[in-house]
Amino acid sequence: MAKIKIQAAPSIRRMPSYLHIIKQARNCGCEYISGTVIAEELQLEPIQVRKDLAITGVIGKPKKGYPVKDLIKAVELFLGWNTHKKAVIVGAGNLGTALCGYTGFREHGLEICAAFDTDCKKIGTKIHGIDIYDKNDIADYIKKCKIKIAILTLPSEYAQEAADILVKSGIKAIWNFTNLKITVPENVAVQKEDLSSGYAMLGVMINASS
Amino acid sequence: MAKIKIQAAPSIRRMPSYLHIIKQARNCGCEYISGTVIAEELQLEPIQVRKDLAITGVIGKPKKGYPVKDLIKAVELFLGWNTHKKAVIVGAGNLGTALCGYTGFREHGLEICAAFDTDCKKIGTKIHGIDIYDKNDIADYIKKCKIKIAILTLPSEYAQEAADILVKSGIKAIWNFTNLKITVPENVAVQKEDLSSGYAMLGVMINASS
DNA sequence: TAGATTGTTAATCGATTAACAATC
DNA sequence: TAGATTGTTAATCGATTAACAATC
Repeated sequence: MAKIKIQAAPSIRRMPSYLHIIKQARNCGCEYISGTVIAEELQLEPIQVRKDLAITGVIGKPKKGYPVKDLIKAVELFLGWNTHKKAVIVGAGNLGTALCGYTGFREHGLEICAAFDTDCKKIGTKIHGIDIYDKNDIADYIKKCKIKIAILTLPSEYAQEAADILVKSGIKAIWNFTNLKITVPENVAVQKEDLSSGYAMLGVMINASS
Repeated sequence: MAKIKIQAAPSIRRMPSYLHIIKQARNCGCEYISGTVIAEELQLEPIQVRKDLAITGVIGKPKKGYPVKDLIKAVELFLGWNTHKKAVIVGAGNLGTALCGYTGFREHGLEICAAFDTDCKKIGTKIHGIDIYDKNDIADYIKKCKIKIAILTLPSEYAQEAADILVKSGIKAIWNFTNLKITVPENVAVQKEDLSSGYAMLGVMINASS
């Protein structure tokens, strides 16, 4: 299998905000929504919205815009948000706990089935209704429940070690919230989420404005 | 004041990972570190590391690399991580709580002074040692303590309303964790952090790999 | 019809990568 | 000296923006 290389990442990243607006339109009973309207709402250029939406394959109608229902379906299909997916949380610390409590993922097809930790005090308890198990049992659990997605929220120093176990157990996608780059086989997708890079942007902006 | 428009955002976003590596080198007693070594560690191209580091103004030595101590100072200066900054958390829910407990910011100059919420049960208590106050008192607090940074972790529907109050109270930078784009005056910096865009990337990668 | 909006093709812009002389 | 590494200049690549014909 070829290395997963995603084209048009900036466009993909904008999709959720489009989806949000389009769903609002649907809830207002609109049948069509124009790229112009979406752009205005998000303070973007209309041409950028049109280019992005073209990726999903939906055909708009001149003068009216895009058919709302079709567009929602197409964006969700494109993002894979229409299919049910099971995930585990690896590391039930601050961030892991917060993600367990975040209900937004479920609306987009992601079910968090379990969390794993090394802390005896946490093991056996629940956070936000999600069971916390012993991290040593993670391989068995992933195999048994055929989990394909893991959310890495443990201390960075254990990230690679955990990733190796996850991959060996059959995980195909890792959402990496640690600040280390992990090494995985070609056929495993990794999405790195990096708070410190956002904080860096904030810092530079503050520098620039003062 | 001109609209804050940041050049070279991708370079800025990579700086924290460089800094991490460089600090490791310092802790190992290295006096110099080459762009080649940093690149290898992060699986980047050496030329990209050199170009990025050039932004900070540090001059490297052919054959040796960059002076570690100077480089750390320069990157921290560039990111504004060398100066002490005070911030408040607006919305002590899941994410707000997680950020209160995250100690990493303090190392980079950010002190979270207080959190604000509307929930009577939370007001008056502490999370991770940080006081939670009534959201109605936020304007007074910001003015009194001369806070310039606010971290927005409340439900999206209150984001704009809160932002307006923050700006009026003197906040100059907002780290926006809601999924709405907020509108602020030109001289206020906003850094939007968007989990759903990362989740979108993950979804597309999973689609692509199966 | 007139006019708003789409989708295509071309132009611009910025970021990444390549090539290579300078240098310690 | 030889060779690794820097920093500069140029080339490539991809994303954004502009222009405009097509169309409902």
